[in-house]
Amino acid sequence: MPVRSKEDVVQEFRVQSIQDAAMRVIARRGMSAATMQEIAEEAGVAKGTIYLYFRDREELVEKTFDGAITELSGRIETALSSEAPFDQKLRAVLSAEIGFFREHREFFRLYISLRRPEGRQKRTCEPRYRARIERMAAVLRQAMERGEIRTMDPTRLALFLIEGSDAIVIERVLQEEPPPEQEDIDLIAGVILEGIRQ
Amino acid sequence: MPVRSKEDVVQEFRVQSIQDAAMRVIARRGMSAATMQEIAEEAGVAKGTIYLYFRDREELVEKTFDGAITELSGRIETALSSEAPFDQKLRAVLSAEIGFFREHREFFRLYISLRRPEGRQKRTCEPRYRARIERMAAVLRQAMERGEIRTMDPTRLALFLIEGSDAIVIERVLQEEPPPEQEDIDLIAGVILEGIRQ
Amino acid sequence: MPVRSKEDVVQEFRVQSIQDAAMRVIARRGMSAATMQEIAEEAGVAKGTIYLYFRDREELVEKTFDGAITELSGRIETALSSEAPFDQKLRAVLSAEIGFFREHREFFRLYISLRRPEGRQKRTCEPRYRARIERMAAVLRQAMERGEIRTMDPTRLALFLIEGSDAIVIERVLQEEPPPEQEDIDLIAGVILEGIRQ
Amino acid sequence: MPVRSKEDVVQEFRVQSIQDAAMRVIARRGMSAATMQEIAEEAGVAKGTIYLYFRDREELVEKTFDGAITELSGRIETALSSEAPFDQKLRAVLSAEIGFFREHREFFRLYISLRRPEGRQKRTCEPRYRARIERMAAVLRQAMERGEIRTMDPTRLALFLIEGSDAIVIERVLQEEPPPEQEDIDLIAGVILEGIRQ
DNA sequence: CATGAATGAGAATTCATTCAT
DNA sequence: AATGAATGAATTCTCATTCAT
Repeated sequence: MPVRSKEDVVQEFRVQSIQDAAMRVIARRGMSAATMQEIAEEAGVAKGTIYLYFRDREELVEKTFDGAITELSGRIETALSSEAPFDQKLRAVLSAEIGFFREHREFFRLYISLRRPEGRQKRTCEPRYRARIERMAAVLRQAMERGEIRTMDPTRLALFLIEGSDAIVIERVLQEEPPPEQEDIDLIAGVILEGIRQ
Repeated sequence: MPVRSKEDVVQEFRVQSIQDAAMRVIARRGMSAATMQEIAEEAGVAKGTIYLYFRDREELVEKTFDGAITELSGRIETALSSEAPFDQKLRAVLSAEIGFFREHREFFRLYISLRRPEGRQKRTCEPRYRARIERMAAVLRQAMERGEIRTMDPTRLALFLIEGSDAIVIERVLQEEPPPEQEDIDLIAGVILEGIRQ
Repeated sequence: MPVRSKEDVVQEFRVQSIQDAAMRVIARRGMSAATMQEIAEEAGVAKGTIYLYFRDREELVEKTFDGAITELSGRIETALSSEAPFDQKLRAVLSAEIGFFREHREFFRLYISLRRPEGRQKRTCEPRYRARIERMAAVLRQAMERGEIRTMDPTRLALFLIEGSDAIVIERVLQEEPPPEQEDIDLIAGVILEGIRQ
Repeated sequence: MPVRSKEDVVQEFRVQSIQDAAMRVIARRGMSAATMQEIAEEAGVAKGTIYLYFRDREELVEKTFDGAITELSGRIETALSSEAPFDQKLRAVLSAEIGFFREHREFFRLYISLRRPEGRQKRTCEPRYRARIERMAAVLRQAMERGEIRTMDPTRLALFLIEGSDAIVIERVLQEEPPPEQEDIDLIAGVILEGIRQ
């Protein structure tokens, strides 16, 4: 039975609400225009309070990103964990991604910002991005070995697939009324699996 | 016939060298860490001089981006202008893109930064990005009408195709020794045209 | 007979332990880098608790200083209270100072810091310092009147004597292995009483 | 012939006036309460301007101190350079010190502040202080070797002499109408050379 | 009484922009 | 036209002080 004192709960709540605020502000303003002041206001706390929970701006951004991408990774992992054939896995992953970004609309901008480091940020969040690519590459390699798909450079293919589908997922975030999720999933899966040639 | 005085030539030269400098500095430092001071030094002019040719930092960045993407668009347009079948056009476009980024390695970072506005930038450079998507969508639509490829949402497909292939092109920029261009072109064209199913 | 309730005792204990903590922290960090947080931790109480016993940081520092210098004054007073001739009194005072700083190594830094007010401190602790000078001046004046020493400005002489000997006392605090106390006492007393001329 | 462009002169003038301002503000407020804002105002420049000439606050303070103590050292060196007997040298040094602090009344506080590091300051200015002690110790050692003064620990004696006389010099700075300089010089020299015993 | 999380005024520093030369 | 020193608004971060629990 986990022992969580009231303090821990409050602590966790604060951390979470500050990270949520950071996510929204970064989404609004972009990475480098997101000021601690605005994040504090968004979180409904004073500037100084943030520094009780995060060493500095860098740590806040990093942890905010990390928290979100960890959740995304978790969902993708779940989608990949079955023993289903590749095409079903692909659809499951696409569905997980669309679902995640639907629930975390703000994240997409943070995600874009942090793929490559910018300005003040010293530590890049690229490793997490890289890991995502490599995870997909591993899945593709397995499918190749099983003869489910053609043999080609799996990392290149993973890059193409992830970025291509991310673009559509992000586009959905920006659209007022995106088409049904299944439609986009089918489009991507169809293109990848069968190509577009008539 | 337009008369270009010596002043115009000098003007144009200055504008170009400042933009080139901006591109290199942004590539080095990232969008928000690129300072006017460093851009001026890179261009070999004084900080104040930049303001004779550009209203402010924002305009400089925007025009720098515009100049580069105009060239990229031009190359893509050339690749698309033939009456060749779709698969040849696709390969030509991919080749144009790879060539462009090979020659303008610095641009990729500016390109990434500006797809969505960031930080101080108020005006987005998205329209140019959007236009690129729409141009590709138009090509795809035409191919669909001609029965060369299956019918589906051309904008979605364009997004997927451009972002997916951009990711590979950018990866090439980051690699010390990227594989032969033809290899990546074949991979992308193969996936898109035929799919990956065995 | 004054009645000291349990509350008074607790009160006094708290005040004393906070002051002791303040002294140690100031000694470690220096006057302006000594934070209330660190003093509280050193004292083993919460930050807020300090404010139950001291109006603000200023009062804490002042009273801390006052407590210590009161003890120093007491020892010096004891050394001066005899009817011994001046040279014996001088040696007794020097011995008292050296002993005090040996036992309160931390104090020297507070002492140095507060001779003249610094930073946030508005009220100077100079009066206590001044009083010490004047006390020595009175002793010197008496010795002059008794014909034990030459007649000269007693305050100037007191300044010279106290600061000169403080410097040596403080140097002792900083040294890993200071020479025997008697050696330094003899040096100072010898110089003052007989001069250094061969 | 020294080549000093107009720029160099302006540069030097700015540096000097900012250092002078820093000296005055530190004298007024104390080391750690002296803000860059107030120093800038005192110097009649904008906050940012200081950073054109000094990397950061620390460098400003350090250089300000260094400039002043270099001048003090220079005067003392001149006073010590003659081949005069020790008592004349002693008087010359005392005279140099009194003169220096008369002309740089503000400096005394900076001097006091920096003998031992405080708060933000990382690099101590103690070496310069130490050097001054050692210089005096060397003079005293020479006088001992020549048989002009009694043999004793020269560093201890230097400490006692310098701090004792500094105290009087600083007292003079604080006094509205200090006594004639010769009087204080005679007092110190008399005490040191002959002692105070009747 | 004691606590320590929260506050926010204030400090250092950066950098786009201006303007006298 | 070109310069670059000067500016000061804006930003991050610190820490004395308060106050609800």
